[in-house]
Amino acid sequence: MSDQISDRKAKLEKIRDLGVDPYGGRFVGVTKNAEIRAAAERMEIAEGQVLESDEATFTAAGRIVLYRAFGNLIFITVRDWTGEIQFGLSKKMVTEGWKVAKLLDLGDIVGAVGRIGKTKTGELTLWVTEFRLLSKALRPPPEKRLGLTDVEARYRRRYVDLYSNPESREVFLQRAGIIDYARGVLRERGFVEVETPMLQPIYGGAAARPFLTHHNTLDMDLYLRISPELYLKRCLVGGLERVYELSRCFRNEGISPRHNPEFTMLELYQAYGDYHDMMDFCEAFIAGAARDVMGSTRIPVVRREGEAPAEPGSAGASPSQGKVIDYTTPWPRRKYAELFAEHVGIDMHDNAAVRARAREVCSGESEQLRALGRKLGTKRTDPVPPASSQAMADLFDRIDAQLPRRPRIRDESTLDDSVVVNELFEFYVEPKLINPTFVLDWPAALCPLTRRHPDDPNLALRFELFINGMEIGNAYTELNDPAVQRETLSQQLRGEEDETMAVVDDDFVEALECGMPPAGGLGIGIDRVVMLLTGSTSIRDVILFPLQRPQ
RNA sequence: GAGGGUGUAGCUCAGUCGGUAGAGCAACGGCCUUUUAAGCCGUGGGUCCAGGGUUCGAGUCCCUGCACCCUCACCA
Repeated sequence: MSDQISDRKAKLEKIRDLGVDPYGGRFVGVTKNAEIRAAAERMEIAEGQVLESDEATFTAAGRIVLYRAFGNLIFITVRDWTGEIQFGLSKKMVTEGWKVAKLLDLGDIVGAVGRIGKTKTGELTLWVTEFRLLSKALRPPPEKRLGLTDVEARYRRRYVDLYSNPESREVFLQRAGIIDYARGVLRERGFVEVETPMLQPIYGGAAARPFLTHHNTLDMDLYLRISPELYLKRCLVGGLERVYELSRCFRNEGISPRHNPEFTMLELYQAYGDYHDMMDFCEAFIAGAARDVMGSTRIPVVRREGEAPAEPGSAGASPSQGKVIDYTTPWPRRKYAELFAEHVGIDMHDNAAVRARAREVCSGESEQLRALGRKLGTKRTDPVPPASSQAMADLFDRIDAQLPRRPRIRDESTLDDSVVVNELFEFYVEPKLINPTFVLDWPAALCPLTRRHPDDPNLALRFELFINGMEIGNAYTELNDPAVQRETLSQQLRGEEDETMAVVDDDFVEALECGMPPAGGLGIGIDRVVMLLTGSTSIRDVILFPLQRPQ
């Protein structure tokens, strides 16, 4: 191992030789650093003064982040989860703990009792009378100014990230605050929290590929849930009229800055309501959390310096790069068909026009150029004259960078009408929805669990909430007609076969046959809400231990 | 799954044309009772991601692999 670790182990033994347990024990009466600072604020301490009163005596604890020793005087900056405070140790005052104090290292966890005062330079200081080592750190902390910046190290050794990067710790405390806030809003509205199976014999409630596992004793395959929806609706049938579940779902899909295989979903169901109630909740929760947890209803997309992904205008730049999102309510409520007409320029019900546009967008000359550019770009080391190869590759890279992104449709003729419509919607409309926007009344074929629109059976009473071009929530006026439900669950959309469960959940339909009250239901991706409110650009920055390949 | 990028001391990073492996912080020894990233003097510390190849000589060039980041695809 490294010399630094052996140096610290040697100090550990010296500390033991002094009769001190380097791993501390119970340490009572600790006041948080931020509270000590606040209390000191009210006491009006003069520079150079040390207060003698009982009210000025505090017990504090935390990790050593800075250590400055001068012969017989030591200044230590100690960090807890509320902030930092400076300890001042004088050899005259700290007789017992002095030898231990001289053996401290950055990263050690210490506690002290002392009186607050201010140094000549005006720095608030806890002048220590009793000192204790609470835990010796054998491994050194990262660079004291910069902390841990290597992204991989921050995810793999999150504990180091958390103690060395206060802004990272702050994000997770804010995450907890946001989740608390959601529970508060739900409690006010009379919802109760329930827990339904994560291990499901039949998965459903969303379109996604599941994780498969196996129970040995019952010798049966089980899926990790992709959604709790079908169980929460069973709760509605049973008379639990307002339920929610706030926990993990699992989807066996790709990993990206916006996707983690396990993520936290909030789902709620409100009997006798519809999707308008769910819109009200979205506003109350997210705008309320922005205001009350984050302290502002206007929040930048990227809050931390230096985390902006690449140069503006590049393919990777978010359309909302550098922008501020305004959470002020009420949020716009726009019809899907209106937005489609506005941004695509054609009527979504005009199948011929929709398919013509899809073909146009997918098979233009520019697409061929793009493909050619890619091909050449990957063959720069081929035995082609280097100058021309490089020049061609650069040319096509430039062309490539200037082309707009394309929808993923390859052959529209194999896809259902509504799937083509939605591909175009995702391509043209979604990236434009930066400020919170409810998109209402989706093509019914995309929504097997949703009640049909009373005025148009081709539409479903569904909305999705978009913020920063990202889907945040999905809500329905729930379908409670068991006959219609059985029918829609049996249908498979061409183009979405992979994501659709081949087996109908008969027990779920049987539950509906017992009578499910009309209801509104909503699912919200909590990690994404936390991303937005904390200005994080990657979902991994709001998940404590994101999935990584073992190393 | 495809393309691009990154990988050097505990941490943050340099390393030119292929020619003895560098800095700051951290560490170790010393001085120091008011520092604020303390300062000053001195010292130690490397599987340059891994494995091959080219070369008199590779951190640097080539190939393969691994991990991570970004983009695309799948998805929320």
